Amino acid sequence: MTEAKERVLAAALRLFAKNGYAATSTSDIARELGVTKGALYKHFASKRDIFESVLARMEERDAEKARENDLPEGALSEMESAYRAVSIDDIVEFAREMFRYWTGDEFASAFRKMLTIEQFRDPELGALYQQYLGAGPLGYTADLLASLGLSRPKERAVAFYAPMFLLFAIWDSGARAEATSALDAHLEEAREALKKDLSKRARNRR
Amino acid sequence: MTEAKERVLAAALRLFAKNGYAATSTSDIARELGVTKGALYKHFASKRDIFESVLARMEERDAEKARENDLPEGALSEMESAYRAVSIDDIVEFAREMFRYWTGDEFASAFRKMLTIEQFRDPELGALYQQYLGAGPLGYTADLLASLGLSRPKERAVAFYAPMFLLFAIWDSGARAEATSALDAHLEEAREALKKDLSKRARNRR
DNA sequence: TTGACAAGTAAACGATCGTTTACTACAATA
DNA sequence: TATTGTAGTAAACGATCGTTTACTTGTCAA
Repeated sequence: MTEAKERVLAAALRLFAKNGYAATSTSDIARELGVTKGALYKHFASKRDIFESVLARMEERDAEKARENDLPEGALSEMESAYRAVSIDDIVEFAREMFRYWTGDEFASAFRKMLTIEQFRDPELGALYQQYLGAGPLGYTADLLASLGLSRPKERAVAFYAPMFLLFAIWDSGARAEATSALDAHLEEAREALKKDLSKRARNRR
Repeated sequence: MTEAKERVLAAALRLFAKNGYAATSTSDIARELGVTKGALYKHFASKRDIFESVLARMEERDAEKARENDLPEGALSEMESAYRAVSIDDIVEFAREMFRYWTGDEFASAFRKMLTIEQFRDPELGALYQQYLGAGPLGYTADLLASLGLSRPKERAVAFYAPMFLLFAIWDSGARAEATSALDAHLEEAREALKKDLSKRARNRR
């Protein structure tokens, strides 16, 4: 992927995330780049091709990130490596890093908004939205909690992940300080609650 | 509002909720109704007028619902009447009813999806999204919990409302049975936790 | 019975859409 | 130095967009 193509993808994604795919014209993308729309077709076959390249680029980034962290790839949905030993502190810090990624990383943040916008238009995009932001991380969290031996892992996963999901929306509204402090409060509460339940469960097993 | 206009709004909202405002053409709306697009202009001045009439219609419904329930209107955001006496059971049942409304009511469900899609395009729509589905219900919940005398009402409001917000997304993915049972589990857990904390707080005050 | 009005149609309007074409400038290579 | 390929432009294409116009039909009150 050349640097020029990458710049097109970034500009297109920025517009897709704000106005959606349909409401973003090829002229809009070209204007954002300071070129004419004809130039886009030197790098991409069509507008749809640009869109699909954005999806592919996100997959690449996801795979890179997973390789770095030695964590399951596939938007945290394939989770055979959930057998790795994890601690509650690991889970909490991983969650904090994930929130930072989906809000602070420019590409990831725009991608998240784009999927939010496009999820109902095409079942495939709906599945991607779930995989990256909905049922995906929820199920992954449940697997991690289950691997710790906690009871009712699904219910606990909802309690753990749902606030992050809500705070994405609060963050996007511009209330970033509130979202950040609410996230910190949530994660510390969750850390304590999970540790207490884990030690209680250990006692019961003696 | 004549019955014909109402039918236009319902058809338009259905399409707006799936494809978004920009990707929905006047021909699409007319086709859904079995008429030609020219007929729409007998009832509405423009496509934008249709969209704004949908917003106005939702406001009306919200006001009706608030009047019926003797509850605060304005998308549950104006909350001077939070001084009403409420019990934890009231809050839980109100939350269940609210979830049923935003998922089961056809108009409300489509409206919720439409706002989800359009929230980033226009700051005014972003504010509406927050008011109906984000910071609005979150703040209202915090006010209710605070009026009960619970400590850390904001943090508890996140723990109480966030699962509902997440389960909207799970519900929309088609996993309705999972969303429903997860909601029930969440509400019963929350009911017990809140009651326990409330009685503990009452004991401490003796 | 007639005439006004409401609700629809078909066709056309200019604007904009995604895409293609013909052409230009320039950098790297043989 | 000659040539080839890359990345751009300007203009045009047909399709579709939101909207307007001229016209038709049916209903109901004067």
